[in-house]
Amino acid sequence: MTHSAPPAVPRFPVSVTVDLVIFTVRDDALHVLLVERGKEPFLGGSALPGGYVRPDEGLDEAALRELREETGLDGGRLHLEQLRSYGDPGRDPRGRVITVAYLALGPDLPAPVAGTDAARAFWAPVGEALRADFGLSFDHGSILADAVERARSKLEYTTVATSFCREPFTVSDLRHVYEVIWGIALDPSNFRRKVTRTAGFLEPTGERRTSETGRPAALYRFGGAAVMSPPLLRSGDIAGRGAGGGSGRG
Amino acid sequence: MTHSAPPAVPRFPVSVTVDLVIFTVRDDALHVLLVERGKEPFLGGSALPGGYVRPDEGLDEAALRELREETGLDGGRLHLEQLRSYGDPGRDPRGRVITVAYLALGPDLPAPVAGTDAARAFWAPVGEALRADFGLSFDHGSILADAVERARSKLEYTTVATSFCREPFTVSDLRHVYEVIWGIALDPSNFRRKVTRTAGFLEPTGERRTSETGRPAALYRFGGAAVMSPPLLRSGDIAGRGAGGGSGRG
DNA sequence: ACAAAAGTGTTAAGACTACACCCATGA
DNA sequence: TCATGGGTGTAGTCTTAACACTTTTGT
Repeated sequence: MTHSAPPAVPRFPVSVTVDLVIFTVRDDALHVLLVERGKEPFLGGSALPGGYVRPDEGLDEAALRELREETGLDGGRLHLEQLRSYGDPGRDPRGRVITVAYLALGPDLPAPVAGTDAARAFWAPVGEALRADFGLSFDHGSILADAVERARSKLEYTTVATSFCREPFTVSDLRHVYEVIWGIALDPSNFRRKVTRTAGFLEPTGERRTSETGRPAALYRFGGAAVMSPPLLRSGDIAGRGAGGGSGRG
Repeated sequence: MTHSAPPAVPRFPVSVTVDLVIFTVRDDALHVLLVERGKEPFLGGSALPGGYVRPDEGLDEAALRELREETGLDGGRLHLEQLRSYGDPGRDPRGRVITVAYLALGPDLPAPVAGTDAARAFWAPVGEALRADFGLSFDHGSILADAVERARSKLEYTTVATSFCREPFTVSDLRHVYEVIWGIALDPSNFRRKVTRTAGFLEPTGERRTSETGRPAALYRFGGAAVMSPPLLRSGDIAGRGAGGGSGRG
């Protein structure tokens, strides 16, 4: 069987790109950075930012470069990880393109900078971007869906949620991230206990932040731990908040 | 911005390959399928099986084809998932090669069939293959290490361990998989309870299997569920059995 | 004083650990 | 009958869900 089958063509015209799914939490929704395409194909359509991998750079390196180009990121805390690769023939009308998708999580970032291929970069609510009629270019709808799923499950057993918070942050800031990404309300008391008792998740700064209303909240920094065990479960939501405390008393 | 910056070279000579990390549990160790390389570079060295992606096939498709070529796999239950991509310049002396690594899990497979590029395919204990002096070719040591980590953590929250068991199997067969891959002993009673009570993990066949010694064990099929929640924790090992505290009643 | 958010306390339900102990089979 | 692994029962501990309640601020 080593010589009879038609031998694979060892090299054919193929391009390698990296595409970035950059998430941030703005207001009360998860947002993804998109670019309006400045050239064909899909001219005028929306797509994930990305670009060609250069001959002399690694994949992570290319992703980091693109991230910098798109967001103007400076040294801020920011999570970047490889998501997976997509390479169906026909996913790009120009030819065979393999893309390595990366997932980036960051605090509400400054107004995005238009990248090389982009006429315009903008934040879109993920809920809208995923709708079929939004019409993301290429197979970017699938990539985005995979990224959302990855982000959701990573919140359960890791501490990456802190990547969405600019330091220092409060426990409520962090809870807000979970609530927005999971789309459920969490019990503030139990959430606090869980995250403050997970060693290395939060490091108190000793400072407090006073907001318009309510008691000032303690401020924290990320504590350096990567994982949470046991995980924080998504199932434990609290459906009807607003009923508030004091429904019955002794 | 579309014409001033030094434009990335949109296409340069790149090859795209898929590499497979095929795991099975044999005897009391996790094994990986390796091939002895039949040509340069690394002629005579050991490497993960893999091959070039063809112009007209998708990545998953290529992985499945390679898997079939290497193992002679027929319809058996078998898990295949993309692991991640590796593309550092210089990872292959022949030029720029991006490889998409896949993780495959299967029951103790038949004697492997030599693939196209392989002089010989063989099962190697993962513990040995990971040692630096084993000298896996290319960056296959890193890929293998990543695969082991992925497999270990997937056992925690999914039911993929069943992919290692030929059906029908016993609870002990399944526990053996966990013990070998995690490298710890698990309490048989508690393990049984956990897996039998996780809905959809195991489906009783009604049959039993009698072995040389001991009570016959009930036989099960995989039940179709993908995940386990809450997860089965690795921490819960049983280091020194027989220490005996006698707290339980008599 | 009141509203609102931060933060603490408490209880009951559920899951897990560490075992003791019983069951079914071959030798 | 004994050895061996299969399988059940259970007490104590740990974790969580639910929610009452106290604290601290701005208005």
